[in-house]
Amino acid sequence: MIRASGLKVTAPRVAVLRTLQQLPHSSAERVFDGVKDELSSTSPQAVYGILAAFTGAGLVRRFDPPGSPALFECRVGDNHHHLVCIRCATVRDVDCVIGEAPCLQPSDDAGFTVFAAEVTFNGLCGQCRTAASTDDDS
Amino acid sequence: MIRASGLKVTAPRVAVLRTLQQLPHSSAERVFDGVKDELSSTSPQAVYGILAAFTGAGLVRRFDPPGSPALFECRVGDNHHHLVCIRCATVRDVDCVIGEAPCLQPSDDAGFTVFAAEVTFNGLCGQCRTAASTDDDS
DNA sequence: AGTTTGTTTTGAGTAGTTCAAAACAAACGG
DNA sequence: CCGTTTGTTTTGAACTACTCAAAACAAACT
Repeated sequence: MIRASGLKVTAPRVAVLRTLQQLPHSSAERVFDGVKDELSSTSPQAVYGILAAFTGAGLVRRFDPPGSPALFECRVGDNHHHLVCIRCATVRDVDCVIGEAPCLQPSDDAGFTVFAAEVTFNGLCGQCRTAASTDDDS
Repeated sequence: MIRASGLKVTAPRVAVLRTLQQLPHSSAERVFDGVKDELSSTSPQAVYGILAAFTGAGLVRRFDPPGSPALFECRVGDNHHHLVCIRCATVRDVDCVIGEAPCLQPSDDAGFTVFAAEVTFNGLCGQCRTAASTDDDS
């Protein structure tokens, strides 16, 4: 599966992929923590390199929530979107809003060739909504 | 106009707003450069502070393109989207894809209260498309 | 003009990420 | 199975964009 993307199969790479399957929407640091458990000799920089290689090969998708470190996930190919809690930074996947590839075509592309659309919904998750309203009461 | 938002009117703030009107989609550093031209005593930190204050007051909108510094623009209120060139990082505004507030409601909100949707189209601008195909020929 | 309150300067510090060179290991050929 | 090549990982350092805190300062109200 890694090999199918034209990349060499190494222990750290397998570990990164497995960690990412277990914990989607993980930051580079969290992936590193997960990898360390099974391969203690791995360096953080290796994880950065591996994630960059995987992203370039289309094996993982990178997602940059504003104000937080970049997140990575294996779910790739479908153009799904993300729901981000502005309070606790939790991320949830959401399927396309309308049909297959919804926002993939802007109304006026201004001469651009559009490859992908990144849609991020900002909101409050259930937990944080109740927590926030409790704060307001005080 | 600044005063209407409950903020004190100061020279640096006026300069930031004017710079942002002249050069939309500017990074904090570029705003700082523009402000320096008329107010040389202004510090970069002041610009960061002012932009944060304006963003909080809803006077300017902040936009975080992946891999680039944050950009700021005055156009606010309408939920317009952005077209980003993945090669030269140029940004163009695009109006909503469908109707008024298009992607503002995800198909399944997973218990979130959604406030806003950030839509970013990744692509190649006209210039970079020709430049890229020329590179490929070599 | 004086006081208050919020703003800006000054200076330092941080997180997240990237770069470069050397050590190393997977994959292929013999 | 061993050597060579090529790509990967380690090690170490650096960098960008941004944030924090305290003191100096200026706008706004009286």
